[in-house]
Amino acid sequence: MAKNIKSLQRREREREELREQILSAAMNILVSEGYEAVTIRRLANEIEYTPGALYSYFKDKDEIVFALVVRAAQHLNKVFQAQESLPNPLERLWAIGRAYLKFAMEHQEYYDLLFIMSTPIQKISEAEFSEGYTAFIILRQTVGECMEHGYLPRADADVAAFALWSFVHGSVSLMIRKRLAIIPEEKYQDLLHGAYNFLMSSMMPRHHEQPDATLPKPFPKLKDLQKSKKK
Amino acid sequence: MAKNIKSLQRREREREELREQILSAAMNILVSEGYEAVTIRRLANEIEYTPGALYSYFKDKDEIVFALVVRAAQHLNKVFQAQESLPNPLERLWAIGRAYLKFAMEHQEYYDLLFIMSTPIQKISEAEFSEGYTAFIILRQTVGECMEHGYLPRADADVAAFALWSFVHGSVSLMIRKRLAIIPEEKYQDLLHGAYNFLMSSMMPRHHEQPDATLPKPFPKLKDLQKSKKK
DNA sequence: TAAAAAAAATGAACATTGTTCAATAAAAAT
DNA sequence: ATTTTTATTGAACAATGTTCATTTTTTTTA
Repeated sequence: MAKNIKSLQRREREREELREQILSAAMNILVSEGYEAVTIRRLANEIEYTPGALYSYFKDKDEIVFALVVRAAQHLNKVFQAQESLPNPLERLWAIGRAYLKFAMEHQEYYDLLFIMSTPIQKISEAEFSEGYTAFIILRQTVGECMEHGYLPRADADVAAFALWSFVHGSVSLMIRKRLAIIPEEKYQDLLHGAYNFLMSSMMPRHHEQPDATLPKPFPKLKDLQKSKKK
Repeated sequence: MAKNIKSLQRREREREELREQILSAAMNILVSEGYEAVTIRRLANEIEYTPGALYSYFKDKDEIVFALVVRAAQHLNKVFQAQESLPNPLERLWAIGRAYLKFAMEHQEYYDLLFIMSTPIQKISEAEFSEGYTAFIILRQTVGECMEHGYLPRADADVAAFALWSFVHGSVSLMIRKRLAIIPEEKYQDLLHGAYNFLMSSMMPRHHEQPDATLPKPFPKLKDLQKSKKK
């Protein structure tokens, strides 16, 4: 009658470990082979279980993918939070933008999952997904401060933050989803970089000169997220 | 020996008609039920043939989808070309942007296909896809003229056009792919509209006041492109 | 420690996808 | 009319996510 609480705790812990194993395998496959390769059978194989077993750890595939989205969001949030120490809001705004571009281009698979893919996002509105807002809130805060300092025209901070986010998101998502066939791929680095400086400078004063060292050059080769289906 | 050229022409024509039927059905289903519903068997059913028959009209599904992309591009091009009559480049630039937003929000399925989805885009780099560039070329031309008139800072026209494109693309794709859960959907209209005016005005002088009548209000309800799989 | 209960994992199925291909039907050429 | 060419079918295949009765393993109880 008195359940052995020790073994129950251990079971709980082991379940958590296996969940972690599944997600970890999913992350690895996502990064190394692209989203298409992240399949239930593949994951089951990876953790040496049978496909059906996964369904006692996750309700369905969407739940797995959503967990990956959360991780990607946490990753981005760290990047954003690392910029918060910069005291000058204009400088911080520029830095946030650069960090965003860097994150997107260096972790295209995460970025795609987080901001482009359709799959697991229905849930986001329902589920608790505070991780998804953090970055935006930091951006909005910074934009607001920029307005106070006269670096940006006064306007609704939501609107202005959305505008800037739209710009950087548009840039990287056009690249990731390969809508720039007009432009040779060698120019992507310059294009992204140039557009960022052009638009940002046009909108607001340039902060004190800063080397673009935080932008990796050259960007990692754009991996084909939609890998060959045929073997 | 002398093949009946009459009947050959007719056969050719009939094949073309069936091809057209397939694509037309695909467009209808795409718009009314979303991309997920555009399936080989569904299309076969629609034209009252067997699934396998489609493969004598199209190499594979990607070829069908690519044909839809081309149509979507032609649609957008018409919208862009309609703006070319505006003599003042600044005014034209604003109009092009507004037309782009309108197109995207009123034809989200086409837009998604054209600029967001992964599926059929590998081919674009290879295939002849002049339709895909037309709109960008018009934009770049206008941006160039704006620079000449001093409406925009002088810079590489490719870079500047890409920057502006990125912005509007980012806006609509964040909406279409539902990454704005922070913001209530009723505000989308104001958000899009406000961000456009904010960013454009910050970058360049506002052209003579123009009612925003070309932006539909309210925007059509965002349809769930990733419809319910389960019935 | 042995039996009973609970939990976990399997394995085989199902319904969908896109796609192929030998066999058949239809149409055109001889 | 026969032959040849073309078009269409229908059945299969592989791969996807998912379910569920059965079996195995683990835990609890006696």
